[in-house]
This record gives sequence, C-alpha cells and structure tokens, in this order.
Amino acid sequence: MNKVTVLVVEDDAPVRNLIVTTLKTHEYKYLTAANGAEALMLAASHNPDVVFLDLGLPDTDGIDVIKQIRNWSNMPIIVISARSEDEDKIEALDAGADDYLTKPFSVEELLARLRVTVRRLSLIGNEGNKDSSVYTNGDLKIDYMAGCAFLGEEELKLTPMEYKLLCLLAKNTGKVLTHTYITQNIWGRSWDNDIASLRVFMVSLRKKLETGPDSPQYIQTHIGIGYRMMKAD
Amino acid sequence: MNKVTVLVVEDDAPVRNLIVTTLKTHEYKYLTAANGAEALMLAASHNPDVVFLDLGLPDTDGIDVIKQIRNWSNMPIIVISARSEDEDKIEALDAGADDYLTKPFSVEELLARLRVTVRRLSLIGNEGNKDSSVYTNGDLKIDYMAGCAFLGEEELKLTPMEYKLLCLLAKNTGKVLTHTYITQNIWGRSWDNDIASLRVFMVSLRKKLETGPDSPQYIQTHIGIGYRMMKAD
DNA sequence: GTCATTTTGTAAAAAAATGATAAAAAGTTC
DNA sequence: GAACTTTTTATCATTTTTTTACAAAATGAC
Repeated sequence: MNKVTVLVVEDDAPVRNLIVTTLKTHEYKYLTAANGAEALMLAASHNPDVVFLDLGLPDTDGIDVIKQIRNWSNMPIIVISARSEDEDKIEALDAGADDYLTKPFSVEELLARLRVTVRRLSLIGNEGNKDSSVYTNGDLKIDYMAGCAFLGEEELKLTPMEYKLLCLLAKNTGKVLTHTYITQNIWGRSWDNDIASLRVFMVSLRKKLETGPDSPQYIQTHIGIGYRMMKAD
Repeated sequence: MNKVTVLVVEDDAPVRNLIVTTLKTHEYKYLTAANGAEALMLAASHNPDVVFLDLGLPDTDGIDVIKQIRNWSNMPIIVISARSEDEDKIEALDAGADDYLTKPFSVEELLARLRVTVRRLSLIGNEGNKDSSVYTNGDLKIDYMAGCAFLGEEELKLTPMEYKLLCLLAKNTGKVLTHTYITQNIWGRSWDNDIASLRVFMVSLRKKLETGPDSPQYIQTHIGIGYRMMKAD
C-alpha cells in the first residue's frame, strides 16, 4: 500500500507536535487541524486514510465531528481524549469512532493501533478493489497484481522483458511512446543497441499478441518516433 | 445481519459467566472455551464472527492463539487481558489482535467495542469473509488449523519450510510471487543464498506434490520472476 | 515514379542469465 | 550420535536477452 495519510485533529499544539513527529519518523503522511471546522474541511477535501481525533475541541463537540464524517464516509476514526469515563467512550464509539485512547496515551500504543487500522484497510482493499489492478483492452487483459496477461481466455506466456514492455505500453494506452522513453524505462539507458533490442522484443510480443495477419491491432508503429498501444474498445 | 456469534475464551469461570450473561441479554450468540486448544478448535469448527480472548490461558500463550488463528482467518479478535503494560498491548495488536481491553473492564465498554466490530463486519459484508481453515485446490488440501496438507487422501509429509512455502503459495493462488517476496516472507530477508535455498525447497516440494512426470500441475515457474500456485479447479 | 537513404521487421547466432538437481556440509532435535 | 532438516555449493540444461546480419518497408529528393 502507498503511504498512509493520517488527519490529526488536536487543538493542543504540544500534543499535536508529538503525534506529528511520531508519524513523520514512521513514514506516514499527515494533515493537521486544530478545530472541528478545519477537521471536517480537510477530511472532505483530502480523504485521509485514518483520522486521529481529540474530542476536546475549541469550536465543536468532537462527537459531532464523528457524526458529520460518518454522514459520508467510513474512514477509520481513532479518538484520543482526556476523558476516561465509560460513558464518554461508549458515546464516541457508538457515534462511529473505531477506537478510543485516553490521555495520557502511549505513543507506541497509538502506533500499534494505527497499524491495526491500516492492516484492516489493506484487507478490505484487497478483497473489494480486486479489479482496480486489472487492465482490459479488447481481448487483452493484464492482471498487474497477479503478474500475468491474457488474450481472451488464454494466458500469454511472456518473458519478463516482454511483460514489462507490454505493461509500459498498456499503462500509456493511446499515447505514442518514443523509443528513448521506452528504453529509458526498461533499461534505464538508451543506446543504439537497446533500441535494436526493443525491435526484437516488439516482434516477439506482437507474435504472441496480434492474432490475425492483418495490420497490428494492439501495437502500432510510429515510424521515426516509437510505438503506441491502441485503444481497442 | 443475523445474530452475531462471539467466541469467549476465558479460563476464569466468574469472568466468563459475566461476559456470557451480558452477551445473552444483548441477543448475541456465543461459544465458550476455557483454554487455547479448545479455543482453536471452536474457532475452526464454528467460524465465529468475533473472538474475545483472554491472554492468560492455562495451556497456551494467548499470543500464540492469535497467531494460529491469523494463519487462516481474519476474524476480529478482541483481547481482554489483566496485563496493562504497553509492550503487552503492542505485542498482541501486532500479532493480529483488533482491540485490547485491560481487566478490570467495563462491560458497557466491551459491548460498545463489540458493536464497533460488528458494524465494521457488516460494512465489509460477509462476502469478503471467505477465509476458512481448509484450503482445497484440485487434489491438494491444506488444513491450516491442523497444520497439515493432503494430496487426495494421502497426507503429505512436509518439513516445516516446505509447509510454510506451500501455504504462502496457496494463499496467493493465481498470483505470481517474486523470489524476493517469497524469501522476505519466509526468511525476512532476500539474499542470493536464500533464493538458492528457495530453489532447493521448490524441488523437494514439487517432488511431493506433483504426481505425474508431466509439466508442473500446481507450482509453475516464471523464469526471471518467481513462482505461482495454479488454480486447478 | 525512381532511386538512394533511412528506418523498421525478422531470423538466427552468440552470450548471458536463470533454474533444476544432486550431493555435501552444517545445523537441529530427540 | 542418529535421523532429519536446512543451507551451501557445484554442475548442467534451459530460457532469455543481446548481438548481428540482412530483408522489407517507408521516406524524400529529384
């Protein structure tokens, strides 16, 4: 998963800094808000992965912030509050919070609970967004997660280079990619030899891809420039 | 959602009764276990929606129970423990627990946290919850719970490494796993030697798995990339 | 249009990289 | 220390990548 973004809602600057510093050193991205209005705005505009929410805000009741967010999003909300009464916890959790820590809290525990949340997010992500990593173009299908490509029902048996090349073209469907761009992407350099190799790979890729003897359906040559993956749909 | 089933793992009878009574009055279904072995059995056989787990069990370390369950399931586990040290919490959470309450706990808070968990379950929808403790793929069968594998009726006699490897491949059936990914998962590192070892294990695993002399039925090599468990069904 | 020139496609080889396998060495477990 | 598992090492076969040479196609000047 990419870097996780945490929205930190906390009016007390020292506490906020402590959290932010911790997040920074653990490679999380973050946003900060010092009051409820700001928090709601940032939550809506940046759609963070997780929210850390202090309930004692100057302008709004923290519970309302939870409810507001829950009106349109299920993003995980971890409450951090000075109040340790059962009723407070229950109210927050039932309003839609996912977890509740009381101040003073242990930074390590906060991180552990954040890890739990992120772990859960990635679980949902992997099962719900299964097709987000599948590319289709006519009969051609590439499953980036699984690392394989299909033409119709049949799986294409591609070498690593061919696969790389196909992915590069696919990810830029419709665009003409110059020889230099392609070789830079695959070999990290662009010598004459590489462009000659590119031609050879092009041949073998096309042999596996292009069904008929007719003009190339998927990969088009642009003489003097490079190649392009055509949009078939 | 139908009635939610909670597996209560707690050796102390009074506490267990308190929890059970509470669950009963709030219309939850429940199962109880007084030790780790029983807990694992019930978890596998009844596939409860949530687990309440006391870490101080007579027979097993609670952390091990978490890890065991996580071998084959993502069912929510809420830990209830007498130990309130940060390290204990972090260890449990990182082992796969979803929440951590310290004794003495408030019944109301427990219920609130249970509601949070159930709410989350219904969000995900039970379709994603297809993890079961046995994996089947053609003639291959893996009982994660019991920690053994079968080919048809015959049990495969696998070494620990071979078993680990097989599970990793099985859990990613259909995906091509890179050498690095595999070694990272098994050895936590990825040196040349590890990849060489991987090859050796691959040979012995295949000897035990692949029946015919024909091309590999289960484990496919992707030259320059890694391996893949094929979907046989 | 024709011809020279440039660019691209193709096949076949050489070179390099990678994988399977056996066997020995090192480590574990009981 | 015997039996077993894991790691290391070496060899050989296979596959992939690169190189090379040449044919085919496109381009542009005339």
